[in-house]
Amino acid sequence: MAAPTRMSRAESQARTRQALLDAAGQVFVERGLHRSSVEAIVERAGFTRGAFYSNFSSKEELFAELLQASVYSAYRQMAERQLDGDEPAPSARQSAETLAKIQANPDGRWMFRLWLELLLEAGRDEKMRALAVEFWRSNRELVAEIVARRYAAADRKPPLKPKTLASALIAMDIGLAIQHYVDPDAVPLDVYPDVFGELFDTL
Amino acid sequence: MAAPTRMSRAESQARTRQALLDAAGQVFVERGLHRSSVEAIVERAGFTRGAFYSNFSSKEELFAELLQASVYSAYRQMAERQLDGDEPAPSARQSAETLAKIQANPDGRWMFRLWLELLLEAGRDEKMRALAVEFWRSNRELVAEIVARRYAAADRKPPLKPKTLASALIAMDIGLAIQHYVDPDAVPLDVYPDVFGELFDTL
DNA sequence: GCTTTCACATACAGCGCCGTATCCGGATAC
DNA sequence: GTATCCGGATACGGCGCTGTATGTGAAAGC
Repeated sequence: MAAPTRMSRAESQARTRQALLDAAGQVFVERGLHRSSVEAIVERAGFTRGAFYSNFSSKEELFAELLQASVYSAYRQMAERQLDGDEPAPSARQSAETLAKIQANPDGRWMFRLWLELLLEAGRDEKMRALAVEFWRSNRELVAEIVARRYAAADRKPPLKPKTLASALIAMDIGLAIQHYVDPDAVPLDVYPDVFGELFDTL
Repeated sequence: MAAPTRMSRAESQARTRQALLDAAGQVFVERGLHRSSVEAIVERAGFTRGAFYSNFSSKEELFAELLQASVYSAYRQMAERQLDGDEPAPSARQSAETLAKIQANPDGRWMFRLWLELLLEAGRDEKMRALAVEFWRSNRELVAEIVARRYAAADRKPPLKPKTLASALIAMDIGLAIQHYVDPDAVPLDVYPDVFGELFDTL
């Protein structure tokens, strides 16, 4: 065993919790949120249902935490890195290449699946909707800020409100990602730079 | 009873089938595909499980038929109406108003939900994926055709392949619809014409 | 070092749903 | 009019999962 056999209670529980979160991520991606039973999750993690119920109150709660901890934070980190960096804002075409890479990346793909699950859930469950709303709000603001800076740097006036442009940029990302998800051959990832470059760089 | 008490077997069965499809649509929208039990569907339709299993072999089969019969045909009809009409292709801004109207329409909204359910399922089930692929392929072709005609009419060369432009147009529709679905206040429907007009009409 | 605590395991009771096997009554065939 | 057919109802066995109640051994408190 690489792990020390002696652990404080807090450490031990933290490990269990994380193991459950990891296992849940895998199972959710494989089977989907609803087909995933608590049993399947704990089995994957090597525990029993007892461990689950002493760490989470329900599958939905775990799902929410998983999204907030893994998926959202990953997205945000990426976006903030771009915003905080002092380097000039990249062109739309360049940004599109980054977005395409996320979709190409296996991690990006499973996050995308979980994100879809959330989307569906958001239509019915208030907590999930709140989570989704919060995420998109901050995302839009971030992108709007980048857009605003770009226009300021070029000393030009944006043709639409930065927030609207942000919605459009995000929409294009989502829309292409979904089409690629369904039919990778018909909508390959290399349309990303072309579309973004042609549509947004001319503005 | 408005309905005649005498019906041929075929008629009677067709009614049952349709009643089950209608009921299923309602239940799917309310609870989601996976939370909807066969029992709930037949109960809503006023039948028992016996009726279900003598008309469909599984919930998934019914779902597929529901999508093909109701959702897809509705979308396609709309698109074809636009293509077949001899009137000149409308501007992107004008088309966007139509798209926004679909999202505003209650029928459009529940179709959108079912469409999301399919999307998720398409990631795991081959039959569902085939259904989704087929739908998007024909949709893209339709849009690409409209785009090509527009450019031909204006005697100009499209800046990207019509098929790529079609992907972009569809992507924008999907992306805005999803954002509006999650957070109608932050992304209202009236961004549709602005965004489409600004981005696509200039090309 | 003895007691207390608590994370996790085990045991239990039960629900909801599935899919099939069988039955029934009215439509069809002749 | 009688025999047949079959769409839908009823009955059955059973599985998978849930959530709680209880047990246990190892860390924490003193």
